Amino acid sequence: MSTQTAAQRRVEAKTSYNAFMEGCPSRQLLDRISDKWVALILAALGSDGPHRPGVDHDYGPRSMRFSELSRRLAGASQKMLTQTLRSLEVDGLITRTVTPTVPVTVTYELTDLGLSLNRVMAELKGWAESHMGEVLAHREAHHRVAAED
Amino acid sequence: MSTQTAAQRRVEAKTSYNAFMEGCPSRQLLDRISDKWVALILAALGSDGPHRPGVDHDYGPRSMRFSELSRRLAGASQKMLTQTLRSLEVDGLITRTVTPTVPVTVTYELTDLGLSLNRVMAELKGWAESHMGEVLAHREAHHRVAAED
DNA sequence: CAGGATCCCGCTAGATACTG
DNA sequence: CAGTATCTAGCGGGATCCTG
Repeated sequence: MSTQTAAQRRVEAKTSYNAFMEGCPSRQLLDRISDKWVALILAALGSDGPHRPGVDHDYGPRSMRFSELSRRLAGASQKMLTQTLRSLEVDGLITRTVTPTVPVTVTYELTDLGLSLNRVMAELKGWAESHMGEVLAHREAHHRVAAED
Repeated sequence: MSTQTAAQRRVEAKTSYNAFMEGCPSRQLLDRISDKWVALILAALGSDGPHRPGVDHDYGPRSMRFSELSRRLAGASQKMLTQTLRSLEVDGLITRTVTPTVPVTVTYELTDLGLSLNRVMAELKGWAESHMGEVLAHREAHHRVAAED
C-alpha cells in the first residue's frame, strides 16, 4: 500500500491547494481586476474623462449609457462589454438602470464599492507609472544578453 | 469610396486601441501580477511565512531554493514555477543565484523593485480582505434571484 | 537538484448573425 | 439601442519524459 502513495499525496496536496486558491480573497480580486476590460470600464465610469459635448461640470462617478461606453472602449466587442458589465453588476460594483424609453435606454454607474475599488486601482496605476519603466529596462537588458549568446 | 469606410474605421480604431492597451503601464502591470503564480511567488519570497523547521528568526525578504518554493507552492507544476521565476528575473523583480555545489543549488530572492511591488500587492490584499465579502454577497444574492426566475 | 522540451486540453475572447 | 446566441481559433497552463 505504499507504491502509489507518493502520487496520491501529490494529487491531494494539489486539490487542497486549489481549494485554498479559489477561496483566497486576494486571488479572487486579482481574477476580477485582471479581466481584460474590467479595469477599463471601472476607469471609464470612475471619473476619467471630460467629454459629453456641452457638459464639462460632471465630476465624480458618472453614469454612462451602453453606447457611450462602447465608444470609449473602442476595441471591445459588444459581447465582452455586455458580459463584463453584467458580472460587475452581479458583484455589486456597478449599477444598471433601464429606462423604458422608445429605444430603450440603459445606464451604468459605479457603486460605492466600485468607487473604493477604483482607489485601489489608482494605487496600482501609480506603481505602474513610476516603476514599469524599470521593469521594461530589465527586460530589454536581458534580451540583449540572450541575443549575443 | 464610402461603402467600406465604416468597417475600415472600426478596424483602425481597434488597432490603435490595442496598441494603446499594450503600451499602457497599468495594463502591463495587471498582466504581470494577474499571472496565476506571480502573486504567490512574490508573497512567498516576501516574508510570508514562519516555517523552515528550526529557523524562526528570518525576517525580511528571504532567499529560497527552488525546491523550497516548490514545496510552498504545492499545486504549481515545475514548468510553471520555472517559467514564472524566469520571467520575474528578466523583469528585475527577483534575483536568481546559482551555486555550483555538487547537486547544483539555486536560490531566489526579491529585489528592491520586487519588494516595492509587494507593497502594492499588500494594498490589494487589504482591499480584498475587507471588501470581497460584500462582492460575494452581491453575487449570491443575484444568483438567488436568477434561480427563482 | 533544478530545469528543458513536448504534447495536449480546456477555457475564453472575438467575429458574426439575429432580436425585443 | 442594447443586447442574445453560436461557433471557432488561440493560448495559458498542466502532465510527462528527459538532462547537466
